[in-house]
Amino acid sequence: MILVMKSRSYHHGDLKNALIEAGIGILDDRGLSGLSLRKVAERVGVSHAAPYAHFSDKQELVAAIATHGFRQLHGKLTEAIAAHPRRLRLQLLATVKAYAAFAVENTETFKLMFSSTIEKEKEHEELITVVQEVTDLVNVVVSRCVDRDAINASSPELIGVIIWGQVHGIILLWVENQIPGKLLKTVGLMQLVQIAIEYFLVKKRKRST
Amino acid sequence: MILVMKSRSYHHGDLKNALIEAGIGILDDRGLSGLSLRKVAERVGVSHAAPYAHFSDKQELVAAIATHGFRQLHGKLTEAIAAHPRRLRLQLLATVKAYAAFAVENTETFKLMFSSTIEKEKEHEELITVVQEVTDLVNVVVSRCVDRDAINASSPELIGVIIWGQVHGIILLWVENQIPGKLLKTVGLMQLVQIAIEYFLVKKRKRST
DNA sequence: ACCTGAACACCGTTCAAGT
DNA sequence: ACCTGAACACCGTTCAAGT
Repeated sequence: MILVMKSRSYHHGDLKNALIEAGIGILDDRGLSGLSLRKVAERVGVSHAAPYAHFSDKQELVAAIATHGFRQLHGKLTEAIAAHPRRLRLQLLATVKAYAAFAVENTETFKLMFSSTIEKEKEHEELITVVQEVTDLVNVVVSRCVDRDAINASSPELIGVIIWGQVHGIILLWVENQIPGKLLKTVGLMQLVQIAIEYFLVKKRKRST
Repeated sequence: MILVMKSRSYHHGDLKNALIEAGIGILDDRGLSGLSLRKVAERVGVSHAAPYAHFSDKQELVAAIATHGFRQLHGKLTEAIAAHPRRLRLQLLATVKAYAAFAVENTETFKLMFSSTIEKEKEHEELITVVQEVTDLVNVVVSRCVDRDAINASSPELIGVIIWGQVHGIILLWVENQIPGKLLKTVGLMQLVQIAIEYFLVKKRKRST
């Protein structure tokens, strides 16, 4: 009973999350430059000073949105990994494609997550944690490939950064519309990413069927 | 004589370029979030409305700064290419390293250049042109490698985007401090980029010395 | 042609005050 | 504890007016 009431306490109940949701909404509608604390507050139907009860700063709201995005991304990657527990190459491909799919479906949030809008100086502990978790996820998948000779590399951490960087870079170019349109008519982003990844994959030796 | 006087016409002479320079200065000092038209004007010693005589918009000043950056980058890449006219692998490596070096030396401008701060809607013709020139430069170098069997790829344009994307992504991760610090203590950004590129390079067949 | 000063709408942030 | 309204400093942008 207490739990049920909790979500309708004063004016809005869980204002904090409502603000995050509203922020994402504005982001999708108007882009990063259209995101202001005052508009977020208005969208939720609360005074422009109310957000300061939950976020000490605009930065903190932005960080919270980014955190939310990274958590979603983490979920998608985890799903992709779980879908191919035994086929490492497929698992890597699926992970990377999930990464790309997230960027396609949440373009504005994705941009925010990786734009330097978020000053790292202030702590934002949650954000740092979840970013680390995503990084770890990618590194585990890549490391496993290296261990089982699906990728040849001297250092798993090194190749992890390289592959992540590569995928990330291609997606960013896509997100920023910097990939020639003519090229995109023959290959989609997914294929582009797949082809890129395959440069790192060692051909599987044939076995008897 | 006329030409000499021209640069000291009314108050400041070439206010337009002075504003661009001042903008880059503020960018380096205070970052993108600290860049305001009013501060730029103040830094040049002119009223806050004066910039509107030369830029219709804040966007246009930002685009001009980006354009300036791309021109510099274009110059650096051209130098790198010219330095190794006959050794294709070295040429590619030098090009890519010049790209990375530019990002290291002009971090804030580099971020601006590739941040979506610049709305593509408005024309910014000069910017679009110079971006295309840089893209072409990279593609020429990569294409030449493909033609001479230094890279194996079905499509030069495709591999061009992939390599550009890769280098770009790794540099961006670096710029945003998202590469694990421990890794950076053993390899620098330049080595990272070099190792990454070498995955695409076909080993040169030995010839008789 | 190039620049100024006043004015307007919008923003982030603070703070005393209300329930 | 959670929210409001007034207030302040800072923005981008416009415009009539000055040289």
